[in-house]
Amino acid sequence: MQPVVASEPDGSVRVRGLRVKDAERRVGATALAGVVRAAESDAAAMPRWTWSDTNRWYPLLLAAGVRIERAHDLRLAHRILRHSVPGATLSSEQWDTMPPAALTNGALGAAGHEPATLFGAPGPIEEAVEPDPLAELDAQRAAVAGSCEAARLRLLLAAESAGALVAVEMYHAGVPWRAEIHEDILTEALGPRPRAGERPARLEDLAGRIRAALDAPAGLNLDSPRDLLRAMDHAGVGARSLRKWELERLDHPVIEPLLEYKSLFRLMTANGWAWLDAWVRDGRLRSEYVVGGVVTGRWASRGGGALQLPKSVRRAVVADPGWMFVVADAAQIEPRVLAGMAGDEAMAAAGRGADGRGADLYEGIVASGAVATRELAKVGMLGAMYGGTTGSSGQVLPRLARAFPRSLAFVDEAARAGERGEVVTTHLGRSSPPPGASWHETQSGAYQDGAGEAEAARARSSARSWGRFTRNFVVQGTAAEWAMCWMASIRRRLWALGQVPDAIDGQVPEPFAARPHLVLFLHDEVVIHTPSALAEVVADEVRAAADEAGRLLFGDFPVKFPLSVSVAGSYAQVK
DNA sequence: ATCCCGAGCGCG
DNA sequence: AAAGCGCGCTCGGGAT
Repeated sequence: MQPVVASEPDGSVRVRGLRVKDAERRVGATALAGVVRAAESDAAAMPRWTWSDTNRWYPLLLAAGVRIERAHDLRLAHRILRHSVPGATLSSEQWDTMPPAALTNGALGAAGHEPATLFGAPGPIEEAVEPDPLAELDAQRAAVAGSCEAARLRLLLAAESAGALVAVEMYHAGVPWRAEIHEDILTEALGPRPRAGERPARLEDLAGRIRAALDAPAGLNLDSPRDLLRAMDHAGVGARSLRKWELERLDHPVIEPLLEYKSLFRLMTANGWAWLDAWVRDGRLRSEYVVGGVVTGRWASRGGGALQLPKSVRRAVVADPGWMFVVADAAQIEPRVLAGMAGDEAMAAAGRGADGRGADLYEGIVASGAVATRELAKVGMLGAMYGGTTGSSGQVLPRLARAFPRSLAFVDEAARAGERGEVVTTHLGRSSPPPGASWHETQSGAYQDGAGEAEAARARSSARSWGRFTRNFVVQGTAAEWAMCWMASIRRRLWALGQVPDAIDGQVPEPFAARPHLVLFLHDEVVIHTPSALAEVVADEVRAAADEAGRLLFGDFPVKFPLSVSVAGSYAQVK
């Protein structure tokens, strides 16, 4: 059954489609959790909860101790169907004018983007008048049914909605984070925590060495790129910018302390004491995931930067006593999904290995005789998928094109389509945005009267640039689809493993208190927090989920998705 | 005082 | 060793 949940202007909740078709119930907002819990525990029901926005509804259920198995997120589905080319494109003025409160992802944290410490505990979510979810669902069903790729779109919408559940659950659970270890890392690197407005001791030392090497006055502000560059110019360093890779090539006494300073400055500003104060509470990092936050369908993060955790602080990610992490990393997803999309038997074989269960794809390319070294195979494939043309990447492309013509032709065709201003689509049906008005103006500018070589060059450049975007879109977007299917499968398998925790008198049951659950996701890698006794079983399930995701996307096509899986007490111990 | 943008770094 | 995709985040500095 597919119950549809909607809020009413009086603050009550209307649930339609429970048990008998068209039957509806009205409950108070607090009673909703009980209704959902009852339906979830009915084995025959298999409800797919359908609502405007998972971020709006699911946190309330989790807070009441209710975890659900399936959902349909109308907001996310609408955004996919609105532009999908294989989907009979959805048009809905009503949904497009939905109030921002219901359309944005800001419902999770205490106050949108604000650190939780500023305003204390999460408050009530603002009520917003929604358009009728049932009408929207009907429109979406019709759009999918009328599509030439209905099965793939259904899978995409299911995976995106499952992803929305995972994202809210990961926020709910938080990442186990030992603040005292993080502080040790900072003190070792920077010195003791400075008072407000002061620089840590290590940075102060380095600043002194830098000024001495430049023969600069004590007033030189190192954090002002313009002033620093001017001082370096005066000292004859010969730097054109302050980019790390450019500085590394120069030979001057200032380079070593300057690179050290930049690295430590970054640690302090991006993941220093302020970050710790803002995003870590009660032993958990809470960073919000934005499902579909990237045009390609990848996730983004907001607040805390869970997708950008630098390796230097991962030592602070430590499992609870009696618990472990299972960390799984999918090897070379992008060339593998490319092989699947392109139907490239040779590329699939390169990633299968001797036992047929999956092995390093770049080594497989070397073994095929196409290129001489793993490094060349890697930069060559990255160049093919990103549109690189220069250096060793460009040099091996012809050899890769001979050995793997289907894969290389597939990304080239996506690039040419982008250069023509056309839309491209992922394996499951997410379409790229069309280029904007200024792009078209640049293109037509090359043919206007009086247009010279400069206009033509600019048009070529922007066409190629958009081609690199569409070339990468099909690969990155399909990799994101594989990853969402993987996580949806992991999520379902982990729940099936766990035992229902005993309810403690007077306390809300915590759904993940005794069960393995996802806590981190980084595009091609997952971290699961699990009771230690279940770690090996969890590792097996994660591998099985990767196989399942491969079958969901590519059926019997023999492309493999091997993982490297570790069991560890700390995230930093992996690999 | 506030918003916006480019530079830069680190993540995949 | 480094130029080609996608992000978040912080800073300085200019515009408002």
